[in-house]
Amino acid sequence: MIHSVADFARHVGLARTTVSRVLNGQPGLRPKTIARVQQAMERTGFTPNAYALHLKGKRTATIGICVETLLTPTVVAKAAALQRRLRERGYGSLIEVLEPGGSRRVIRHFLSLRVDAVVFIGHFVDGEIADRLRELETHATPHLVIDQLGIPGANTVALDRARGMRDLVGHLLKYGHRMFGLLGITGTTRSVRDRVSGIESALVARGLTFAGATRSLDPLHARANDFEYGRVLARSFAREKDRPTAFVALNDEIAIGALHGFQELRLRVPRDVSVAGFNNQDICLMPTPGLTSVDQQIQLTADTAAEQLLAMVGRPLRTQPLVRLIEPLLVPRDSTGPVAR
Amino acid sequence: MIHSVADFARHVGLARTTVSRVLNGQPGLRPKTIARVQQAMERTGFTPNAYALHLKGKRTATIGICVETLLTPTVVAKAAALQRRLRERGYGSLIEVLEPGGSRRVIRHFLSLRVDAVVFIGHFVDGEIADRLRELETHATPHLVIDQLGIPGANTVALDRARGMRDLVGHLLKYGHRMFGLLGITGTTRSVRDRVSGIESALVARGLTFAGATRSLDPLHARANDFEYGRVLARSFAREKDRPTAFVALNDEIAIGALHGFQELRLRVPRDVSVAGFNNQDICLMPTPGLTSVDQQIQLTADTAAEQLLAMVGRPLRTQPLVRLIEPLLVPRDSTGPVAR
DNA sequence: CTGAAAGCGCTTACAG
DNA sequence: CTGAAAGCGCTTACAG
Repeated sequence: MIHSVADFARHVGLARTTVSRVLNGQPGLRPKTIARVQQAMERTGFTPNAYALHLKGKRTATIGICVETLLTPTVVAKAAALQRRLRERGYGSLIEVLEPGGSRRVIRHFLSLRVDAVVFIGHFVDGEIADRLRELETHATPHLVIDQLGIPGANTVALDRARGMRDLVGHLLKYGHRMFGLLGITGTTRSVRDRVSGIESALVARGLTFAGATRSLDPLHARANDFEYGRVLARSFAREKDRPTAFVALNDEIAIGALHGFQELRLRVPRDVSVAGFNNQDICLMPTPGLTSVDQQIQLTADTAAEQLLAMVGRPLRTQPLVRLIEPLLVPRDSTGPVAR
Repeated sequence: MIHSVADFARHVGLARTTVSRVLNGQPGLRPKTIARVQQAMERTGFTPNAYALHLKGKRTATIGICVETLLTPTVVAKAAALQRRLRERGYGSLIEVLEPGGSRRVIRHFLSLRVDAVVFIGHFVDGEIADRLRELETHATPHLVIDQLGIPGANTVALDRARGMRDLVGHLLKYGHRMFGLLGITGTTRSVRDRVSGIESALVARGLTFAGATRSLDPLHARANDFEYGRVLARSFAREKDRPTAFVALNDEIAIGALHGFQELRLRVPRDVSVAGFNNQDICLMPTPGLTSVDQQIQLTADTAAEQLLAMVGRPLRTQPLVRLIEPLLVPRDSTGPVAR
């Protein structure tokens, strides 16, 4: 078996130096020699040892990608789109799941592999990422956070969720809705606060107030941000006397659960209630009627991320953190409509 | 900045050799010295260069994982479960998407990184993997294929889809169904043939024949294995005079689309028609009623794969390919029920 | 515990 | 085009 350039050179019948020069595209070689080496590479499948290459000072051309989880389709979609873009630009990428408490080990692994940069995709436990960013800084390794706004000192590319919510509530206001039920939009995370501020700005622009025009229920025991939680919320809201006419959810799953929940109680969507999700995943097409949602613009996010990332590689670290907001896109479908008279 | 063991040793005030011995857990060192080095590692975050380590002959302890796509949740779930198990066993893993025609480049990348083994997860284009397996063999690198049965010479861990279909159709036969509509189960791929043979064996055990007891429609123009395709199939079947009473689908998406399609035409599920999916994804809980499906046993698959994989690493290549079938689990829900009289 | 030395697989001048 | 040499960052005997 051919293990090294030396083995390979012997096999081709050339000097190690010559083979190496062909491999690295150096000038001053006869076309015939180049062809001979390339054909032998095809035949034997020889690949130079990446470890030795890098030891000699070659860039690893590798980016480490940390994802919060592989169970959330939007996170995975961003990782996939980013990996593809990076590959087009000649960079390999390694995807690892960052479990809470496990970030240190993953970052160490990436650092030992001398990655050119590290990307974080998702919403991570408070504080965990901030420590890792400091570690990366010590090693002069650039980073980029995708999705999570508000980490101090972090270079960030994230969806403008406030804007998304403002557009969505604006759309419902145009249909005449004046009372909004919030589904799963509770808590104090940055992501929720951004949505709330977006809802508020749309309401205020119409002379309404957040406190006056929204209702929120939180049956904590069932909380899970999934279909079932949406269903439970719909049942709870259906019992209220001043039931809102429009509902906006934290995500598409909750919205679809709520939509089914309302339908099971014989409420018609959108005639009796309008329901909207967030993220615009494939599942939005599943219910009848299709779910109005807010698209995350995943491809644009990945493109922006790749561009910013490659601009950082091999340069001195940024002194000012970069923050780029991605504009979401409202996608109206038939789950939202005019208020019934 | 500390770049090498030499830098680091200077920083700690010890000889390079001594530090290296601490790093590699060699005996004959004073506890005090060990503590000194470990504390300095904590403080500085120093990690030895993985490339140099490996050049000195250390295992890379790295497994390359090729996935067919990151858009199919079951594929991603298997990759995630496998990555986790491998990490528990001390192995890192690199996930790359194998686009059609791009497999050679990915395998080369993995080989240049001297991975200990390569895993393929999903259903790949015919022939593409077979070539890569030969390449891996040349490099004495073990492999494992997850999901796709029937690749010559491949070590395989895959769901017993025939068994899953047999169990599912058996369940419907017990409810009294005698005519079955197939949704998206067409074509000649191994995976489809396995399902068909499973359906057939359940039917034959009851004295029925496949040709006599199944109906298949294939509105090719709409074919996509998604919700919408399921909906289209349901509409087509609803127009037939001898409409089957039970429907089994290629996957959960098609089944849910069909379920909604039937409901939109005022057919009641399961009173008028029973509908079943395959894979038992989260979305099975989304429709009303919940979708009967067949669980892929993803954790068991990942565990089995990890075990087989680690048994191959660092040994001579197997001469006989290994094939392990995973038993699926029928998950009955309310989308299937007795035949209406 | 130290320090000099060899070697892992590669690349890159350099003299021939 | 060849061949000997140095060096990337590490580990591992070895003599002190």
